[in-house]
Amino acid sequence: MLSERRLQVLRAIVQDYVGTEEPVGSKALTERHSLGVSPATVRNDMAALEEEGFIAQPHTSAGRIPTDKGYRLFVDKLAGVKPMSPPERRAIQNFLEGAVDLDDVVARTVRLLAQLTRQVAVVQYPSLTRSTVRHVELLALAPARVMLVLITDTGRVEQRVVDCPVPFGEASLADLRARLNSRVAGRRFTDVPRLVEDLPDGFEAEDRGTVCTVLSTLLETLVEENEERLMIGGTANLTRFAHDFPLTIRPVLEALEEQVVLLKLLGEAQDPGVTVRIGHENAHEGLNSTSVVSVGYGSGGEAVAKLGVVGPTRMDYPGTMGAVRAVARYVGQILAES
Amino acid sequence: MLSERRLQVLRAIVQDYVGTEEPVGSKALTERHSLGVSPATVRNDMAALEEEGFIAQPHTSAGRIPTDKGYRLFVDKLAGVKPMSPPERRAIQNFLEGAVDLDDVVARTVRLLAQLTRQVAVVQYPSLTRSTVRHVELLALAPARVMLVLITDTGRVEQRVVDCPVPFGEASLADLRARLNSRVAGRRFTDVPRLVEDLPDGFEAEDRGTVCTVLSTLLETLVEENEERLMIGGTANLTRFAHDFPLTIRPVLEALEEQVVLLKLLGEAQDPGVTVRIGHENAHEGLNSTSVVSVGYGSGGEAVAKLGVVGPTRMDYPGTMGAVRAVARYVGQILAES
DNA sequence: CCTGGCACTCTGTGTGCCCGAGTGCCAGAC
DNA sequence: GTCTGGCACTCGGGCACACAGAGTGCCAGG
Repeated sequence: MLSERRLQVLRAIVQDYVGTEEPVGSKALTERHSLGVSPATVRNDMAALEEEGFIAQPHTSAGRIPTDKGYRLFVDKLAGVKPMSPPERRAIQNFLEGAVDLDDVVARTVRLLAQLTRQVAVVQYPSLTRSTVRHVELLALAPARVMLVLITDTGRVEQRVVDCPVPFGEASLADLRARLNSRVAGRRFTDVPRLVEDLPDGFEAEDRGTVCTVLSTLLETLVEENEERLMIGGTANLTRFAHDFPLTIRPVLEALEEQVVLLKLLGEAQDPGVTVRIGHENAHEGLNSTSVVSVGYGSGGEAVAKLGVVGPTRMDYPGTMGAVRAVARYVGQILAES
Repeated sequence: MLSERRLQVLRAIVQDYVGTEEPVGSKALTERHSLGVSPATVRNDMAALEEEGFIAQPHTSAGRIPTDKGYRLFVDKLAGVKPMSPPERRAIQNFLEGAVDLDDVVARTVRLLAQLTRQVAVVQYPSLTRSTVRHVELLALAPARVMLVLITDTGRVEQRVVDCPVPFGEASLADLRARLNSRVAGRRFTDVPRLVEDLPDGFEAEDRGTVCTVLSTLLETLVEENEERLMIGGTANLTRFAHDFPLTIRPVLEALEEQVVLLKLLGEAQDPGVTVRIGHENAHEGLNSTSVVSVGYGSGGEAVAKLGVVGPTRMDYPGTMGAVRAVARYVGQILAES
């Protein structure tokens, strides 16, 4: 196993590289960190670290930079999560408290995260399937056309227009609305299919078709792939390191536009705490030179969605993880209040 | 005034420059366009065009590139709007028709526009103030807490949580809901303030405070600055010309993140047709090297919002204008149907 | 096991050079 | 008067070259 000092050398390399964005050499290391040994010794340690695959040289006779594996070790063993300072916490809370609705909460969260971490922020809307139903509203738009509005406890609102097979009376509509709400209000979305299963039975034969249509639209809204939404922001931060890779930034922007990719990315994080995926650990190719720091957030104990940031593998992991965790915590509070 | 041939020379310069992305010289011009005159003659014309400020040289002894003023003349006088081909029209329609709700319509529109024009697309949500009310829903979340849900004819849904000064009974709530809807349903949002003015009068004294609170929240939702939302996409297209300006792309991304800036940008376009703002015509500094092509769209005759694209001044204006116009037309149709 | 010294290997930068594209201008042709 | 061909001039881009600087690996000695 690696000796204690070698781990310190690795930590120093990561910190310096993150700070300077330049390969770090043995001499600079001993100058900037009091390791108590000479550059030559550090060189030996570096050779060992390179042997093990934690660091690499961009080319002969340049300094070393950490590999994905090096960052992984750093994140897992060498660095903690840097907690936010009290003033920062207050700033977060103030910023989020002014939000008027869910869209606003999400928009503010994205802006906040992007600003705090100076990276690209991604926030998923609370998942329908992990929320509970607050209310289902049915509105007659036309004799044979109904609008279905779904409201969750997290403040999310979904609407669908349903074309009915036959005209549907206002009385039947009110009836359906009442029965539907009495069954599903306050219940979890995952239970809804079971709860409404036999609902059509209580209706006249002529209305039954319409009821089924409405219900199947309701159920469709809950299909996993369709129901997820997210918001991203802070893409301008990508240009901060565009000097190295004007051509690395493009696949990242492309990946960010593919909501599916992002959702999968966030979804992979199962850990209750902050999850970090580094470089090639990300399945998507365009994100091979980036790291994703994500965490679940929720109004109560359970996570209803995820949020996180996407940045270069060369990022300030402790600070980023701290910011992500803190923001998730406060968003959860805000959601619980409303 | 400029002779007919000089205008043709300008048109040729714009077309070639847009195609090749390189300054265009007199010789290349005569080869690629049958102007019927020699390079020397073209040189004289170019000198005149430069004198007038329509074209410029990046440096002595390079070809010419159009100035903002040159593009302006090109757009106004020398080029039309290129209509979409029938297959393209069908593709647009098919793509938009699968949308399930307004968010989906907007998201698809952004994707479509970005893809068609290969530029950054911006789509504004239908403005509340230019829509009509379909329904106002009130839900009791707690004895003294009400959720207000606002649904427009364009499918937009806004929600707000209202904290009441005193507990509000379910009966009063139903009463308020009924009276509110009977007054505002089907009416334009701009008329709402007037229509609900004397509504509190019809209530018991103890409920009047709550009614006022609810109404003022309703009116706040309509305040111009807050009620506008938009979605952008296709930012990856910015990297297509990042080789010239890895440093021009940053202010553009920054400008795109400032919703306020974008809204102002779109708002400036008052023209009923497609509006083009070129380079320095854009008030925002970060967008000085970009052009904005925008147009209003709406479900009926009147525009309820704007959409458009942002790209380099060196863009295919006829094609872009054609795409923007066509998309706006189909989005209007889709909105009218739902 | 650590250290100082030494030879070696790269990259980045700056210089000088040449080539080519493109221009402006002028004298002559239509 | 307008167009054309010719000519001298200018400037940027590409290439070869040399050089300095940073960093390494290795080895012998403490």
